[in-house]
Amino acid sequence: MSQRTVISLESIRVACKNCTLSSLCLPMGLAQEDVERLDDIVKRARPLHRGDSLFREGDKFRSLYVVKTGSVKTFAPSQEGGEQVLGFHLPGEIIGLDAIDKDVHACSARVLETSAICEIPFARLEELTANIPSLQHQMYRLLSKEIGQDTDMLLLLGKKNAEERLAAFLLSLSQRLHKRGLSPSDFYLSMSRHEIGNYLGLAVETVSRLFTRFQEDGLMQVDRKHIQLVDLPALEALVKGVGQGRDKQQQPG
Amino acid sequence: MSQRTVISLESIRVACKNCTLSSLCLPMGLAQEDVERLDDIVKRARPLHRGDSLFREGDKFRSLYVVKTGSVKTFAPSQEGGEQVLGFHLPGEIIGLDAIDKDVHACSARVLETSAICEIPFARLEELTANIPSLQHQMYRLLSKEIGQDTDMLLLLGKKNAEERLAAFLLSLSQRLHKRGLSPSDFYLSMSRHEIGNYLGLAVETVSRLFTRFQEDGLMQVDRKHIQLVDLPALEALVKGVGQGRDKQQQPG
DNA sequence: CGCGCGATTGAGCTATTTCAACCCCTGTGG
DNA sequence: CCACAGGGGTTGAAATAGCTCAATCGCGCG
Repeated sequence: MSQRTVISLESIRVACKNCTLSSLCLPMGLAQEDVERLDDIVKRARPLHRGDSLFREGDKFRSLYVVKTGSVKTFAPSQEGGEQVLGFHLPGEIIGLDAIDKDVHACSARVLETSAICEIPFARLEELTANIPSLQHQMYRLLSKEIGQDTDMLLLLGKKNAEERLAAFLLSLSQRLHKRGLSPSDFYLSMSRHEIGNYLGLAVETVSRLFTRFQEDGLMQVDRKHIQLVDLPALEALVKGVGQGRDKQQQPG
Repeated sequence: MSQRTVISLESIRVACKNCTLSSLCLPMGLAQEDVERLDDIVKRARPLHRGDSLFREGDKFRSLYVVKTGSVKTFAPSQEGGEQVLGFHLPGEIIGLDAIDKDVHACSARVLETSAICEIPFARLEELTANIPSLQHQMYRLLSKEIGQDTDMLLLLGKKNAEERLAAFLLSLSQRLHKRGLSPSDFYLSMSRHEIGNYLGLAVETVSRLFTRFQEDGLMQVDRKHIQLVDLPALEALVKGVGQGRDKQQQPG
């Protein structure tokens, strides 16, 4: 038993090395030596289970987290017990960047399924980046990328209808899984319809109806949490706004 | 004439120094010497006019921009000539952080009224931050803050109704202007109703009707672009969701 | 002084929400 | 091994917030 545990931890450790690499050092530029320095500060992860918290709103900010396997949702309280789901985080993705500013977490992170998560103490990472210019650059890129993604989401919530939102959501999952070497067209949702709706600014019922409709239209197969995207191109067409968006505004000047 | 020009530029230069200071070095931590080094790389600004572009979508990323006076909107094309307004940027605010990742601007920035804008070549800033840990930290905070703001916006678009959105928008302007020493309750809008609606994910007509209603309800005075917020507390109550939001979801675990 | 665009206002229209009932897994305990 | 409870999911019907269309207004500018 303890033997098994050790092996298991080590395998996580190794995998963790990989995920740190791909998240933080995407386009290379790091010397082997630096990669190891970076890796040294990454804490090995225990497996976490559905419902476990990475951190809660109000917690002091100490670390960034990288999803190795599994998935995590982040959410912030809105009013009166309600919550806004801010994101779903898949393997290779990083969590906690929004807390650097105030040094306090403004949202909570909860594990959606059994997951392995790496922890990166931010203070140590910061020291490291001060000494490795290319790593500093990666950090800037990482933060900037997060802004870009939020921007995409703003566009989604501001301009797209229910159909387009769900299609965009499915495609986003598809692409992100694909990037990690998983099937882009056959996967299991780790989040509930309710959480999807919350994330997309839609009622649960709307999400449910759309799943049904998409299936009827031959775009996908749905069996509970099991999703198969049958017609990727059609979904893409949906998102691009073949059902055109509002606002044809053109600005002078 | 050339005499006047020199004076004018110099005054901008000085003001620019201030705005750089307050944006990048908010909670101090920079030695006087470092502040000067930072200031040395900031390019002095020519006054820009309504309709002028700071950059356009697709442009190579070179610099960040800080609004000294005036205002700027950023926007991205959505589909078919439509655009999504991503933000309005007031004095002291920084523009362009989202472009670091891809080294290309994903959105355009256009000046809404005669404005003075400082330019900070990012490459030079990056060098500087590598040598000044506290400045590096400020940069991280700056980027992180931007993420936090986007998150707030997601919450707004995902969970709030028209009334709450407009109230939140007005209060945001109010607070940001106040932070710069301007009146929090009496100001001029530099953007059109159309742009406000676009930004908030509402139709122009809805914005217009809400302005009228808010005025009828004694929350504010509206005269074209001239806004006077009469009852700040009431507006705050509106945003907080006295008109409660949807979604009472509580998660197990 | 007239043109034109931004803003306002009115009146239906519709996408989406809300409310409500029901179904179907899943897991639990007898 | 089966009955039952409970939560998530689906489906239908009614309600509605906000959009669209359309007309009018009025300021600002040439």
